[in-house]
Amino acid sequence: MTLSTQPYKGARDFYPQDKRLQKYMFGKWREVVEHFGYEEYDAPILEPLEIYLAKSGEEIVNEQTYSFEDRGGRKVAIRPEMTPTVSRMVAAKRQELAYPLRWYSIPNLWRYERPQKGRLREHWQLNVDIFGVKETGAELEMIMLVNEVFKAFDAKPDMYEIRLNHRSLVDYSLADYLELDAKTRQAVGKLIDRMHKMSRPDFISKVDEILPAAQKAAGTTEKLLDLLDAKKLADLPAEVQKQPAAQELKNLLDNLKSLGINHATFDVTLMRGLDYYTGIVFEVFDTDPENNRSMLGGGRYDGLVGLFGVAPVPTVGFGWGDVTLANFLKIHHLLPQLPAETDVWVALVGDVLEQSQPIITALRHEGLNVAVDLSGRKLGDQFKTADKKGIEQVLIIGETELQKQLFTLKNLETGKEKKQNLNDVVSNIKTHRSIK
RNA sequence: GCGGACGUAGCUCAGUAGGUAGAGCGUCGGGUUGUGGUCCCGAAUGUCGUGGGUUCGAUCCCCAUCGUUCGCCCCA
Repeated sequence: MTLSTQPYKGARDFYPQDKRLQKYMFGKWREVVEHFGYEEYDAPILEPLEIYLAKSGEEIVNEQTYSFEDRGGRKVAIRPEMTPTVSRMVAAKRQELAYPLRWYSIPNLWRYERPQKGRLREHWQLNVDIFGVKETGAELEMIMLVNEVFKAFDAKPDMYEIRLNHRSLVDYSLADYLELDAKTRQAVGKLIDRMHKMSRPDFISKVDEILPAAQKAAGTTEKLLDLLDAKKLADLPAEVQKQPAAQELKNLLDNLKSLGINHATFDVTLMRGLDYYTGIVFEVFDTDPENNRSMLGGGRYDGLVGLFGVAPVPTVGFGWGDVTLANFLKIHHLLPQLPAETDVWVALVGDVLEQSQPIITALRHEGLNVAVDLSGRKLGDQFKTADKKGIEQVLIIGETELQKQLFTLKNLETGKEKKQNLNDVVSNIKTHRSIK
């Protein structure tokens, strides 16, 4: 039987070129998030299955989680998301941690489902959470942070759109304003979540299917449509606008505006699937029609830490997947030319490896990344190899160089080369590196 | 879990109205001795995804299966 060279379904191999892109993305993520004072943490990739059962939503756990039983009969899951894990960690040290707590992580997550565009079985996700702040200053900081990350990738404000909603506002609208019972609320909520995927008549007929006859007769459908047509908070019915949740949203949007973040808007249809959100929720969408999907999402979940048997801790957080970020960067031409990790390729002429080692070592001690062509092939072939690897600088060492202690440093891009002493070699490579 | 499309050299793909296949790119070699990327010349490579069926004969038709991909469901 021949073994397949393909990676496991829905998962990716990261060849150095791919890993380089990942390192670039993660590097920006870390940089910006740490500028906001967030600290990195990590945790096991395996968790007891139960921690996902409580609040993630039934179907997610039952059908979309990699889970198994270990040899001791324990039910184990490969983590499909980070939020329960970080909540567990905070709960475990609830008393001794210093709040507000700002934590982030870039875990590798797995979900068992059919792969599709922008959604694989495996992905990496930036998770940023702030614990211990019940005021909307936490939400404000999160959205500013997200916006700064986009800036760090050179994205312009018209490339993405920040949409906000509030769970309590949704709950009030559906339960009190429209007077829907719990079951109908859930069905209507799911329908709203995907209303932009269908035509209006379709949506209306689906709503009519869900609503109890009495309510349909009482004009609830029209009332709902009217509500969903609100493009801004001021369009909402007066009694909905009076809700504290609406005020919270208004304040947040005003604050964002005064900070120059104008592409954040209220979106009454924004639902987010997870059951654990309790307050403001937000998502960021790519404005490119080719990639019109949610890139990241999050919100307030004040109840999750408390599930672990301690007093609740107010929390705001979001997750941002690497696949969706990469798609965004690609479609907006924001992917930079990423240089090779290696600064210089050493091409040897003749049997001079041993004599060259002190020089190579000296370069490394100078902080340079140096790879040696050990093949003994013709110089031209050694150049080809360096070129193929994307390494621009080649240092040629042969008998003549060793005798005179003058080395030939060649730039493969310009084709220029020059004999120089070791100090100049070092400074030239460093200068060249810093230009990139 | 459901539906559509696709699966031919390392890659992108063409092709055979059923008689075991090709182009570009890439790879390798050469264009003399320590200089690549351009150019020129030459070469190698495929059980035509896998298994079965129809047929004298299948890469081409049929079925199944696996994989890729797009969408649905769901969305962390």
